[in-house]
Amino acid sequence: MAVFLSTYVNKVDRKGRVSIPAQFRQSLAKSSAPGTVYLWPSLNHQALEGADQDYLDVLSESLESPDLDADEREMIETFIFGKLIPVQLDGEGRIVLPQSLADFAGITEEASFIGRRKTFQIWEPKALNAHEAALRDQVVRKDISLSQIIAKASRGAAARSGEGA
Amino acid sequence: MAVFLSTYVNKVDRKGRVSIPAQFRQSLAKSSAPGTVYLWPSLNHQALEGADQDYLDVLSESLESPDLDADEREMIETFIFGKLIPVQLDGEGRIVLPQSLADFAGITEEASFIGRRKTFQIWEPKALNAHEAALRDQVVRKDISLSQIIAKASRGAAARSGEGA
DNA sequence: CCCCGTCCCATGATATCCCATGAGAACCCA
DNA sequence: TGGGTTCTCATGGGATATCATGGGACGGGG
Repeated sequence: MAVFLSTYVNKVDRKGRVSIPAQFRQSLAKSSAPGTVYLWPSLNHQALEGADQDYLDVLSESLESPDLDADEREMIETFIFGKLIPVQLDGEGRIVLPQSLADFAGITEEASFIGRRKTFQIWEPKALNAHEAALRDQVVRKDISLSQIIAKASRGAAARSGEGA
Repeated sequence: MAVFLSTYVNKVDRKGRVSIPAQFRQSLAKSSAPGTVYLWPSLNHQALEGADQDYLDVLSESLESPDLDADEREMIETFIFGKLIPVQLDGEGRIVLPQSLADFAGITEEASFIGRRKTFQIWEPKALNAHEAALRDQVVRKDISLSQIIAKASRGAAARSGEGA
């Protein structure tokens, strides 16, 4: 499945077009619908979410799971699949940002693409900066480090495999 | 997995290129993506972190762990995967330091590579010296020693295996 | 008939590739 | 052990390809 990394800031031209970062395009190229990205408004931020066909397939399958509450399923179906817009890349690797989505995220002149592994987000650049600043405060305040997180996760994994035995 | 040791200081040329120390390259050669290093800004220092594909895979897996809370996950996805830049080695074993990362670490003329086992860091040389001096002070003040650390760790391991039984 | 969206081409900036060079380290042979 | 030779490695510069971005042309739908 496609992996999206790094942050890129690209311009939105007067036609509403914006280049998908070349790195993202390379990831998309491996998906089952290389020329299409799916966009929807983020549930948690004033930003857009993007993904490829394969990710949506997985999400779609998850919805079949009996472990989900009815209202969780309802929410996803309404706010993700209900808002999803498939967008085609043009010959130069650009998309036209749908007006409704651009408005939702407050995007006008520029758009920040930020990779989040299996998906990516599109932000109005200043909004993204503000969001990151807020997060960084938390990192400092809680004194979080990478190795800590890995240790925590692997400790949990070990405990679970221990229980299972 | 690759192991990075020792410290090297290399020059950054006017194109922003810098040689990866040959020793590090040999370690990278064993990873599943020998020609690629992943760089990101350190969470805790004005320095860059670097690792190989395999390390990132482990980190990525950790993110799937149910032991992490939502905001920890959000943080990692934003500050690690969102900032992660995959960089290709050229034929001579150099990389181009992305401008944003060089700025973050204050690197201009020279870069210090310091091995940290599974990852390495890249510092502006003077900043690294200052950082090391500060650390050394702590060692003296807290009277830390190697044998102490090893003893402490093995005591902990014994306790944990005791619990499990 | 006009407007909007799509396609195609042009352009400058940037990154990538390829070759050259010199210093230093390792090696080998006497 | 000393001297010379060979290799590796860091570093530099020029040529080439890629990418983001802008504008015009074309065509379908209202």
